[in-house]
Amino acid sequence: MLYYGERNEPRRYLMLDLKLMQKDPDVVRESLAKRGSTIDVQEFLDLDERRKALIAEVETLKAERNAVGPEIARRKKAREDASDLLAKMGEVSERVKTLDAELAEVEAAEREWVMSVPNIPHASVPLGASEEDNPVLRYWGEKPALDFAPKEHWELGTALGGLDFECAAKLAGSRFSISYGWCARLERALAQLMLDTQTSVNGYTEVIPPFIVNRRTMTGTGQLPKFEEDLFKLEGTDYFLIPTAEVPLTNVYSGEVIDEALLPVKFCAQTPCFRSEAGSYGKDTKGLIRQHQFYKVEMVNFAHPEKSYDALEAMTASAEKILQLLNIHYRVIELCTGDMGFSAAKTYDIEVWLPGQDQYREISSCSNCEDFQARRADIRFQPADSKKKQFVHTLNGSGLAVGRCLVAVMENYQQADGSIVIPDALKPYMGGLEVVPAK
RNA sequence: GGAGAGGUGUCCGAGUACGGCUUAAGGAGCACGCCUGGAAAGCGUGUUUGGGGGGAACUCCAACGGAGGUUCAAAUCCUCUCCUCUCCGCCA
Repeated sequence: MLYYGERNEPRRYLMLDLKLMQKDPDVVRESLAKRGSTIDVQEFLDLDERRKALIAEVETLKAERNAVGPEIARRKKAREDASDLLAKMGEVSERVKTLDAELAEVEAAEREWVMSVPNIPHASVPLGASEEDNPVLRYWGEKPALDFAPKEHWELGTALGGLDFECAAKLAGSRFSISYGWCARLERALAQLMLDTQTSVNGYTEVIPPFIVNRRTMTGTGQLPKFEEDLFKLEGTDYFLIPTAEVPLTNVYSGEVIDEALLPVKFCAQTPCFRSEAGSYGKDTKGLIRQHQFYKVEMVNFAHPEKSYDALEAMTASAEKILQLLNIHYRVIELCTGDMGFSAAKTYDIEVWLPGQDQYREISSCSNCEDFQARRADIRFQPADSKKKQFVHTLNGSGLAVGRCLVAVMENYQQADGSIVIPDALKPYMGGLEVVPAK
């Protein structure tokens, strides 16, 4: 196992293939345009030209210095005068120092530029500017036929004594919740069902990772350096609370070479997720939909590059499986170029039907990041038939967001009298409770 | 939190008291070749990564946990820092 210093960058910090940038910057330009980004490619090309010029000069000087070194040593040993060489090399070293400093600046600027460029969308991703342009791929099940006006989950949860947002606000603030009794147990039951299904049925290995990680780890999956304001940072340290288990799970193999025979590696974990939700003021202020802290069962795959898109379909199916077991209506949409996340090359969202809110809400997001994160985090595999190590493809998906799934169960299984029926799939986990009785 | 030990290539492991002749001895592993009916053993050759230049053969620069400093020159000296291990303290 290798250990890196905090400020050490991965050897391959370029998540975009640098060669691609140099050879065919238009591909990157086009990709950025599709995403609606304003990043300027020319800026990078200028930096790279400057970098090469500096390298050429400084390396010539260093070669000279290295060549003269032994002669200085020889003369000193022979007690001959070396002052002319010392003076000359003093000047050379001074110049080297200046150039090295400048080179470091240029490289830092280049790195910053590269690290802020989002992944290139897969060719199949539909063009679009915003979520309005995301096509629906398929529907599963049907909306429940309710012969009464359905309530929203916070109303149900509060009325049945399961949720108390006022108390949570007292303890912490807005965007927090506290749950009791049947509601707390129901959330635990959902997480159990998800973990059991992903491990026993879908072949994932269960993991309990750290919920707090360092800067390097956050950078590996793309949360940093661009999105620091979305994270909770522990004051006085360089630690961050994870916004998703994707971060620790994907970075398990950072800096490592995976044996090809082990691929695909499939991890899942239930963790709390912490998000500052900066910039979402006024959105979803009520209920459990948008919280600073929530549980999520996350799936992460390390896949062979040739199989990553099959893996994406399989992962999405694994997430869908949970809602099928719960028998809750949902649809699957594909994110368009303008709506995709920073690290993703292709993303499917699963949107669950919420009768109380009378709309579909995102409950899972499954993405293939291709080698974008693998480059940043330096995750490679050793192909059996070649000496050259290759970057793996990484995928991540929610399987599912537990809090939002709790919302879905409450709203879809509510009865006219205000009670909530426990779905069959959850009964084994509920200690005999079949209905949350109305009060 | 206190005291100590340590971090070198795929792995093990020298080198650090006296800075240059060590990108790095030695061993293991691995690859190829010879040998063999075949294999083992043996012998020979090769075996890090990133970057610059070149059509190529090739060549130059950098890297001994990380960052910085001293010096003409640092694995080696100095400072800070990260990580691992041992003992003590505290603790679910």
